[in-house]
Order: sequence, then C-alpha cells, then structure tokens
Amino acid sequence: MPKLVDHDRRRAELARVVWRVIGRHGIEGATVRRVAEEAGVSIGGLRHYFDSHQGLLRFAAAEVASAVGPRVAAHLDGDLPGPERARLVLEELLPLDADRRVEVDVWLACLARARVDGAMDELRHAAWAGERHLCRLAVALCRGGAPPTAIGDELDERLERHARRLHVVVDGLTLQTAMFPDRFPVDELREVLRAELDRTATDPADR
Amino acid sequence: MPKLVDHDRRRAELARVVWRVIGRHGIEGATVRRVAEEAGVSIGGLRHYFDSHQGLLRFAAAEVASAVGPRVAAHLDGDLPGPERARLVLEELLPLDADRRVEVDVWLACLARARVDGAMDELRHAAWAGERHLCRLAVALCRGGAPPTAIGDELDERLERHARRLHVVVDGLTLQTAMFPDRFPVDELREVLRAELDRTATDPADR
DNA sequence: ACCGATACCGCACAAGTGTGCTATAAAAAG
DNA sequence: CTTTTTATAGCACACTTGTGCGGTATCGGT
Repeated sequence: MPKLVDHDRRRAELARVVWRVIGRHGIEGATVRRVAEEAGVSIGGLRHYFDSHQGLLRFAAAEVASAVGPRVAAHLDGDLPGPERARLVLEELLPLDADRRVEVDVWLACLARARVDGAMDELRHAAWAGERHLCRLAVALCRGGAPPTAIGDELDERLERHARRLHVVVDGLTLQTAMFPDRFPVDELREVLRAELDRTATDPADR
Repeated sequence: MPKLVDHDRRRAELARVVWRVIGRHGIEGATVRRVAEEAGVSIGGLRHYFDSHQGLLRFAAAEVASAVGPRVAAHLDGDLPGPERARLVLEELLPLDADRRVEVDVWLACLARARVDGAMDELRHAAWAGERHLCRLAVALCRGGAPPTAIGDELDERLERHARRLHVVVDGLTLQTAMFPDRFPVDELREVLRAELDRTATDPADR
C-alpha cells in the first residue's frame, strides 16, 4: 500500500481548501476542478475522498460546525465572570478575524444552497438549534441562572425572549459584517454585541 | 412593426419571472433557459431585452429596490402616530407575506453573488445606505425628532446607536425568517420588531 | 521478492451553460 | 400593397460542469 493516509484528517484538510475557494470565488466557484487544483491534487484524487461534488460541499459545511464546537466549549468552563464568557461564546460565531470570516462566508453560502439542495437540510436545522442553544446559554451566563442542559431545552418565557433577541442580533451581525465588511468594522460589531449582552444582564424593567 | 411593447414594462415583468425562479431554484438555478421557459418566451426573445445573463440578474436585483421604495414611501406621509409608521416602514423590508418573502430571497441571493460578481457592487452599497437611512428614519419617527433629510445624514451619537441596532435587528430578522421560515413564524417576527421599536421609543435610561 | 491493496492520476463523455447569429412573423409607415 | 422596423424564435458554437473508468505508481504485508 502507499502512504496510508489518515482518511478523516485528509478529508478535513480538503474541506479547508473548499473553505478558501468559497471565500474567494463563492460557492458557485467551488467546482471540483478548482478545489482539486487549489489542493494540489488531481480531479481523480479528490474523488477518492469524496464520491460526489454534493458530498464534498456537504462535508465542508459540516466541518465549520465541527470547527466552531470545540472553540465555544473551551469558553464554557473557566473562571471568568459569566457575562464575559457569554461574550466570548457568541463572538466565536462572528467574523472577528480572517478565520472566522471565512467560516461565516462558507456557512452563509451553504445556508443559501440548503434552500435548494435538500442534502444540507439536516445540517441546517441542527445548526439553528445549536445557535439558539448557545444564545440561551449566554442568557443564563449573563443572568446567573441555571444553564439549559440539552439542546432544545427552553428557558422560561422572560429569558426565552432574550435568547430569541440575541439570536436575531447575532445573525444580523453575521450578515452585516459578512456582506458589508467595509461599512461595519469589527469594533462596531463588538460594541453592538456588548450592548445587547449588557441589556440581557441588567434587564431594565424587563418590559 | 409588431406589437410595439413597452420596453421598460416588459423588462420589469421579466424581472418578476426571475424572482420566481430564484425563489424556487436559487440563483444558480436562474439560468437563461429556465427564465425564458418560465416566462413563456424563447431564449432569443429574452436576449432581446437583456443583452447578457449578468444584466438580467442585475436588473432583477435592482427591481426589488424599485419595488420596495414606493411601498415605504406610502407609509411616510400619513396621519398615523410616529412609532406605528416606523413599524410599517421597517415591515416592508421583512418577509411577512409571500411577495416580500420572494423579494428577500432574491435580495439575499444577489447579495451573496455581489461578493463575487462586482457588477452588483454599486447596488449593494446603495441598498445598505438606503436601509440604514430607513432605520434612522424609524428612530426619528419613534422619538419624534427631526427626520434625516438626505441619505447618509447621520443622527447624533445617541440616536445613531439606535439606528445601528435596528439595522442589525432588521437584517437578523431577514436572515432568520428567510432561512428558517418554519422555526421563525411571522408573528414572532412582528413581536421582536415591535419590542425593539418600543425600546427605541421609550429608551430606558439610554444606557 | 513478490503480491495486492491503496492513493492518485487524467482522459472521455454527456449534459448543461451563456452567447452570437440568422431567420421569420407581424404590424406600423409610406 | 410595399417597405421597413421590431419582437420573437431557435439553432450553433465554444466552453464548463460533474462523473465514470481504466491506468499507474507506491508501499505494507508475507
């Protein structure tokens, strides 16, 4: 046998190449040939790890979820104050640097494609639920309440409203900074997020 | 000469067909052939009104701005109270019914393409400025202050912060309800928007 | 030393793409 | 009626796409 490569690791590497290509040429530019060329392999070599173009894109999309997960988990246990951890958690979802920027690009592109593809539907719903869960977690961290245990666990109505709002704000920040990075600098992003978390924490009169 | 059709009107009609196609098959499915077929014309007939595929898509994208403009203008002068008018204005940007839903689909698709195309760049920036202007207008309507006159006029720092936040919320609502219409029902959308406008109006302690 | 599995290559093909082009039908203008 | 202008049709071409398939080099196992 030849080099005997680690299949999973190689697939992950190739997925990063797909990210780069999508970031530069959009998802319609992420053709099999271009990804192969960018990865420095032949078109057949790519097909050895992904049996179809759809499968390649789906895996690349799933990889951003796999990349974000550990990063937020790292913030979950620590000795920082709750609101600070909430901020760090949600900031992992936002395009604050080049790496997260390309992740967001890929994610938005795949989200749009999921409306047509159907193969990414499962992933799309899982990601929504995961993001909502993180928002609930952030609310709990800001307020010092009991964090939700399983994904899907709702908070009580008052806090759930905060989670919904945070979710909307995070998605809005994502879209704006991804589509208009020149109009929306990152420090403005941080400021908006911090203000919303402050509001969640202090909760003035709570309506 | 034959029927002697109104060129502009026909182009607008064809643009609506492009909307339908994008709504159903995504922007990558909006090929010249499919649009022609859906419009009931031949591929050559389409090319008589649009000299290129890019031009077709660009015009279709510009048409959503042209469609939204008059609708918000209709809300601007009226005898309703300010906050109510602010709500109506911003709701015109959100996918609250099937028509606005397809507009949002088209808009998001073209926004994503603008990151690669370049031909839509001008339109993209104009739309951003327009949306920000409407948010400033909504703030002024909620607070009873003097509305901004020209697009690009900033409010004072306090109110500008509200406008930024509203802009983020509107975009977040747009993305969420467009991508996850099943998870985010329209009445929830209305509730979030109304809460944010309330906050803009009452402005509790203003940080 | 040999075998066979494995990683990778790259051509071939059908399908689909945008676009240029000519042809045709229709109706206003003379 | 004839002419001329316009709307529409649809074929042809070059090109790109995803994918199937046979070929080849490489290295671990025996």
